Amino acid sequence: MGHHHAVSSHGHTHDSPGDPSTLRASGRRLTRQRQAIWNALLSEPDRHLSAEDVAERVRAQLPGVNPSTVYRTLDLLVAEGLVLRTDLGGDRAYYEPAHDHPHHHLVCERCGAVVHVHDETLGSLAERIERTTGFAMGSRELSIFGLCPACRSGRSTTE
Amino acid sequence: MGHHHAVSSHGHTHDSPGDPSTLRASGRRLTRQRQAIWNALLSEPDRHLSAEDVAERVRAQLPGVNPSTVYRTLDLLVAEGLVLRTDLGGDRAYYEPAHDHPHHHLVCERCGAVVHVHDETLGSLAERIERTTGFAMGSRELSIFGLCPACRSGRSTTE
DNA sequence: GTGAGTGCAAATGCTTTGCAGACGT
DNA sequence: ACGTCTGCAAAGCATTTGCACTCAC
Repeated sequence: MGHHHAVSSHGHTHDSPGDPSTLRASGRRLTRQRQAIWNALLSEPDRHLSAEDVAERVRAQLPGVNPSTVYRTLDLLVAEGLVLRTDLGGDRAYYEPAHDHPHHHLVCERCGAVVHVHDETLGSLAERIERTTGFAMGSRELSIFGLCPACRSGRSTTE
Repeated sequence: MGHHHAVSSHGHTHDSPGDPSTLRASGRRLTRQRQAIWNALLSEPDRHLSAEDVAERVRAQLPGVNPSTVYRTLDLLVAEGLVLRTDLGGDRAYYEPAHDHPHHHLVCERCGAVVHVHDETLGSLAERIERTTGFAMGSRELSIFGLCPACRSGRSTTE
């Protein structure tokens, strides 16, 4: 396991990816590195990239960028709301450009494929939870584990 | 944040905790350390304990137990199905004795409180997911983040 | 020119591992 | 006695941090 390549569930188009130049609006500087990191995140729109994945792609375009810079910038982009950090169950964090409509992640326990599901697929989950426990579900994405269609039917795409 | 003390949602009694002596059946040895670790897990039935939490409690009863042993034993107990490992969103794993009825975790993003919700609270989630994506939800527990009643109403229990 | 941002190297925190000795069976 | 487990110390790995230098503004 450990691939985390996304298989778009039903081809949803990207929703207003946002722009790193909004950084300047918040008084931050738009450096070469930050642009490259943003580009890296956009380069593979349907995949979730780990910090190292990002660093790899960034270095292809701008060699010598340090991992620390990638980590620091990802944190920054998350804080600015331009990037979403996701916990896909593994030991590292994954990042994707922020989107308009909230979604959740289906992670295949066998091949690592990640699929997005729209928030509405959860149905009345939030209400049920509030009713039974009083908890108010936050906006954080859910990671749900299971078997993707390919792995269910025998052979995985990536094994 | 970072407490992870459980607030039982509605006092459900523990369901057949299992017994570490089943270890012997699988050819493993029942050592002092393993018993102490098992006891530690049972000692606070409504809390999720980190490996370090376990180590702490174990040392109170049997000093000198090494963290490695705790990690190794927890892995073993998980492999044997006696213990459940849970990812509560933080950087460490949490453990609890395995139970009969599957449940999921509600984690308060503010105070760290953890509540169990029965599997049935999810409603038709598995079917919805299968219908829209073809994924078969596995048996793995869900971690859902939000705000607990106390934190919603202003002040947290533990802040 | 000035301070935010970067590179570098070292530190951190959880967890794993190699190995020699200890103990459950 | 045999081989599994344990303790210890060191290694791993993702991530963070301190500090001097650099570059976006």
